Amino acid sequence: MKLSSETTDRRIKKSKKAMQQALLEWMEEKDFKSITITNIVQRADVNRGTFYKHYDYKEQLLEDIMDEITADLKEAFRKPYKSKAMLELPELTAPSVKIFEHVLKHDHFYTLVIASNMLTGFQYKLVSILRGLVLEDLLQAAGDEGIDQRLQAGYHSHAIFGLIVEWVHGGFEHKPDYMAEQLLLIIRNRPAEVVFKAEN
Amino acid sequence: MKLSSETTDRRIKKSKKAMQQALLEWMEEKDFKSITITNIVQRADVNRGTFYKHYDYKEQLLEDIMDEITADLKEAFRKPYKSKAMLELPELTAPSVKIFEHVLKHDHFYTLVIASNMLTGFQYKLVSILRGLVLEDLLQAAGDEGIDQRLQAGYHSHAIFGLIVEWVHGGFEHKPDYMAEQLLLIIRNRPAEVVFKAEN
DNA sequence: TTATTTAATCAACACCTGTTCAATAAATTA
DNA sequence: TAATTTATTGAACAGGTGTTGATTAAATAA
Repeated sequence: MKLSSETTDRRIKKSKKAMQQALLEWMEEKDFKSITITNIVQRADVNRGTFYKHYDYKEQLLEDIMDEITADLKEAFRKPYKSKAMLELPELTAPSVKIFEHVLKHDHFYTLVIASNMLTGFQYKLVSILRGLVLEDLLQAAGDEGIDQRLQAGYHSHAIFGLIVEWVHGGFEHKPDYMAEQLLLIIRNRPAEVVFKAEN
Repeated sequence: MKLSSETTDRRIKKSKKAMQQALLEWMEEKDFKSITITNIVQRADVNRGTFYKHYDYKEQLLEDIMDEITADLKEAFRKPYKSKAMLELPELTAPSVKIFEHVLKHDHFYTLVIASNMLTGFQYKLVSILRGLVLEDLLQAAGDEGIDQRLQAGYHSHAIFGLIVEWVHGGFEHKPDYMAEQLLLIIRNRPAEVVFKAEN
C-alpha cells in the first residue's frame, strides 16, 4: 500500500522546475501576455497535459516562482542583522533595511514583475507578508489613541510596497541603507499638512 | 473630404458601450478569467472583429470602464467640498474624505475589482492619480529635511490605496469620515517604534 | 527484486483566439 | 439631398486552449 508520502515525487519536482525555468526564459524574450502554454511546455520538454496537471493557468506557474522569492523575504527577517548600516542608522530601521536588501538581491525579478503589469499575485503575497509583520508589531506595541490597527497595518504595508515600486522604477539608483533612511524620515515627518493640502 | 473630427463616430460609442455593459454583466455572473471574448461580443451583439478593432484583450475593455471611475475621482477633487464632516474634522482632511466618498459611491465596482485579482491596471491608475496629487502638494510645501519627494509620494499614494483595500475587504463597515479620521490619526501618529520593532 | 502506485505521454476533441478580406451598412461632409 | 468615408459584418484560417481516456514509464513500498 502507498499512502501520500511527505516528500513530493521526484518526477513532479522535475517537471515543475523545467516549466518554471522555461517561463523565466520566455519572460526574458517576450511579453508575459504573449507567452503561450504551448511555448512553455515545448521549451520545458514536457507534455501539455503535465502543465494542466499542476497548474490551471500560467499565472499560477509564476506564483510558484514567486513563492520562492517571498520565502526568502520571510527568512531574511528571521536572521539576526549585522552590517555597517546598523551602526549608522537607528536600530529600529534594521528590519526595513533587510527588506530593501532582499529586493536588491532579486532585483532582476522585481524589475521584471513590477515593470510589466502582472504583479497582482506577487503584490498580494508581498503586501500580505509585510502586513503580517507590521500587524504583529502593532499588536505588541499596544493601542495608540484609537487607531484601527488593521487599517494601520494595511496603510504601512502598502506604503512600503510603494517605496519599493519607486525604487524599482528608478532603476535601483539608491542603496538599501538610503531607502531605509528615507523610510524613517518619511515616517518621522509630520506630513499632515503635506499629504493633502487644504483648499483655501 | 473627411478629416478626423473631434467627436467620435456614434457607431464606435455604441459598440464600446455595448461591450462594456456586456463585460460588467458577465463579471456579476462569473470569474473575470473565465469570461471569453466570444462571451462578450455575443451578449453585446457585435461582431468579434469589432472587439479587436478597439481592444487588444479584455483587460483593455475593463480599463476603459475604469477610466470612467477614475475620471470621477479626479472630478471629485476639483469640486469645492461642503459637508458636516468638514466642521468636525480638521480642514486639511477634506480631500481625503472625498477619496473615501468616491470609493463608497462606486462600492460595487471597487469590491468587484479588489476582491477578485485583476486590479493591476486599475490600481496603477488609481495610485498614479493619488501620487500626482500628493506630489503636487509636496512640491508646493517645499523641502523637508532631505526627504526624496518622489519616494514620499510613492509611499503615501500606496498607503492610501492600502487603506482603501482594507476598507473594501472589511465590507465598508465604516463611514468615509471615519476613514479620513483614521488616515489623519495614522499620519499624525509617531509610528517609528511601531512600524518595525527592533530586535533585541 | 517485485508489486503497486502514480506521473507523464500521446492522440483526439470541441471550442476560443486573433487575424484577414470582401461586402454591407451607417455615419459624416458638402 | 448625394457623395464619401469609415465602422461593422460574416466567413474563413491557422493556431492555442482546456479536457479526456488509454497507454507507457518512472517512482515508491514491501
